[in-house]
Amino acid sequence: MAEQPVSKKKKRAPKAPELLRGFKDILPEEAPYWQRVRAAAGVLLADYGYGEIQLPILEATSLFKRTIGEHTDIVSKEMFSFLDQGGDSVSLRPELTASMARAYIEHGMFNRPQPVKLYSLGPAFRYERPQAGRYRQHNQLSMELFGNAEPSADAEVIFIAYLLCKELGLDVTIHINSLGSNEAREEYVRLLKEYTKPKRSLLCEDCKKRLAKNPLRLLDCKEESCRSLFASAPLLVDNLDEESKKHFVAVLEHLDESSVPYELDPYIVRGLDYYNRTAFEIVASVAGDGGVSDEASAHLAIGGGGRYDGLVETLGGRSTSAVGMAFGLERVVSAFKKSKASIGSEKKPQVFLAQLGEEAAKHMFTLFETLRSSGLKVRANFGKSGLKAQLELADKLGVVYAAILGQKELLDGTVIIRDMENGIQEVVDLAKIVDELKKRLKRGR
RNA sequence: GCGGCUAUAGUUUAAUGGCAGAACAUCGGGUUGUGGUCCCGAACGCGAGGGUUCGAUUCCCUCUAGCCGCCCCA
Repeated sequence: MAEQPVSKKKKRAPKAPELLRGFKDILPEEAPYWQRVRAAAGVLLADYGYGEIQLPILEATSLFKRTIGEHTDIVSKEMFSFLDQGGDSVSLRPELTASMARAYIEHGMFNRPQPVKLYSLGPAFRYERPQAGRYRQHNQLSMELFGNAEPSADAEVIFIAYLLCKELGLDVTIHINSLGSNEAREEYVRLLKEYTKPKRSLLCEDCKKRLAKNPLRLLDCKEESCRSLFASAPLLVDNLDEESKKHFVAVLEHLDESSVPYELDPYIVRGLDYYNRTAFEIVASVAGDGGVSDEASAHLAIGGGGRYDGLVETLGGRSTSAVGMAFGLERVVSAFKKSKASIGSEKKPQVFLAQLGEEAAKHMFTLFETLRSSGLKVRANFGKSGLKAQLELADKLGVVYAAILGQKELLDGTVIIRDMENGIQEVVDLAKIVDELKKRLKRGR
């Protein structure tokens, strides 16, 4: 074997592994915000009768092709798909609703009392270019209501989503539209194409593509020239079938009654094929710095959803009406962080346990557990030996009291309680440490 | 997939075609068992590759990544 020449410089370390593009770690500093959001969602959804369902991250690719639509961007170019060792095409889920419907059918949930209300929380994957509020792995909170065709079901989902936002201190508006029945929508697309074709040469490049691929998106173009072109175009809402129109009006009436702030937005078109009738987005107005350029961030949708009456049948289940929505949790958490509700969410530890000498150190685990199980928020560093270093740490943690157990105290069966604010120390009976600490903490409050 | 901007320590950053400096954070010390201030010390950095050059962290190119916009979406 050839000797590697020993360079006088230290040999270059192999490059440290890095996060995959568009992926991210959530560090302990950020985790509490996630915990708050998850906890709030869990309580609220349980209160409204939604049961949690935990779904796999990997599914058959065909599940998404059949539901979301083979020709949608999500399926055709954004899925993490691969062949497994058995040669089957599998995909990391790009969203949760398809799996929900799959589970509903697979576990015979149509035999349960309807509606069946489910929620699920977990990662979804899309191979996209990362951007603000967009990751290749993002977490969704998805809630679905199966087996109820009534407008009240649409409104219920929206209402609960709104409640969660409110609880998290988010300032949101529901942007809502109706896509009508599939037939009415097809008819409308024909109408829109007819309207657009004579003006084709005036369209921007993107719109030319949209005309062929996804005409509903034409109306959503940001180009000024296209906007004015479509200002007088026919709108989907004006071309709804009678049933859908009635349904839509009823949904809005429900929202009015429950004081959910909404805006009619005829331009909402969902990128997933399975939607019909109600489609909505939850838009958070992020409290910016008051600048004029906030508009982009102010319009970031933190969630979206709608009705998908055909989905279950598409997958081979019996005809089941359904409605649901999903939050993008990264976006929710980011908005939550800036909201007033998140302030003061972290609780500081109350007591630091310091030890001196080997004998005392051996008592630390038990003593720590005694304090912890009595409900005190305790911190300690079991490994540090110097009292100075330990108190320094206590100070950084911002505890109210330090409890110091040294060789001498151990022999006497006592412990020192030090008020970290003024440095006053008292020697108390070790057996009464919990009561003594609680007494002082109460007094301080 | 397309476009704009950016890349120096864990973080925020400075300077420079000739040994990269600071602040905060981290770790250790300022004799025996007492924190916040102060003092001393240590470890840690030019995203990767190529080119120009006697010499590149600096100039050029490519790549990669990040931010932002488009597309699309949560």
